[in-house]
Amino acid sequence: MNQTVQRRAILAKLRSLRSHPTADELHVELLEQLPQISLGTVYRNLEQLAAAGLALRLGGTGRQKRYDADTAPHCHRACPACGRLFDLPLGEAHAELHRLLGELAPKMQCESYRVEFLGRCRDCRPETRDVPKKKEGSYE
Amino acid sequence: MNQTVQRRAILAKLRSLRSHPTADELHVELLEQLPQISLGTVYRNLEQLAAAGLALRLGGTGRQKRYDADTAPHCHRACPACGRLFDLPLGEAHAELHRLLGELAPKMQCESYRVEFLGRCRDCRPETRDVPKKKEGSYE
DNA sequence: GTGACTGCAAATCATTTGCAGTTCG
DNA sequence: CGAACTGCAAATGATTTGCAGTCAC
Repeated sequence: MNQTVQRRAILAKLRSLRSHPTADELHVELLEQLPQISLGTVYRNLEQLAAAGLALRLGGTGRQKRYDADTAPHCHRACPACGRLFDLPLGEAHAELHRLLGELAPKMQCESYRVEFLGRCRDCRPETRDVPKKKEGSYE
Repeated sequence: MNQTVQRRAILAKLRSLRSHPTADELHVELLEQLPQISLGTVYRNLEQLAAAGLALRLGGTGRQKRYDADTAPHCHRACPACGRLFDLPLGEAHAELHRLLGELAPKMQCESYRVEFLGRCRDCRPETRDVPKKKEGSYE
């Protein structure tokens, strides 16, 4: 895999974004730095980065695929309303869960696993008075 | 939601298939009984059945969405080679895993969750001499 | 009778691919 | 130099949608 300006920018941008962007969201972002970069190039590179294990291609609920540069095991919230994905900090349960899953996977000849929780993100949730928006430790 | 011949047939067929079919796989199957049924009708009904909680629409690895009439919590194997989905019988670990996940979900305001293990299915796995094809209890 | 549903065909949207020119190693 | 890569535009493929006729209740 050669080094190119585009490829470097794509991976860097994907890493800098916490949003699990779709290919075209990423493309829009990249246009700021590389006004010539094409959507096709973004797709091609994401595919290669995924193949090289530098990014994950996530199926999700929505129409478009989403990409994540964080390849360590972690869970996502999939919002059925807006289709976006969010990282879920599971706290203590996290370790327990991933220990269990990491044990199970090889037993059935699987390389990895994905866990997705379905529920509206804060933006799409009807306002709840007793759950302040920015409360620390809340799950997105 | 009205009763129609098509809707009944779609749900019945989806339930009878163990394969988590795509919309068009299901359509092909249905053509045997209902030679006139259209792919659009299959899509529209699957969408409604999913909305009604009678079926799950699964993202998966591949291009197409897959549908599952088994709405009880269970894990899938997603084969990266052929794109198919398979139920995974997790045995004892199953209970433990779902207890944990079922506990976690409400804590972060999620209605449900999905677990997907990534690994080649038997058809796509290079032949392994010491793992007979039809061995009972093997994980697809 | 009226709203929900169907088949059909056209439209939409995400993703992939062919091509000719360019860049990396 | 040769292979890998890029931008562009066209092609593909899955899913959705508009429409006019039909069916469920």
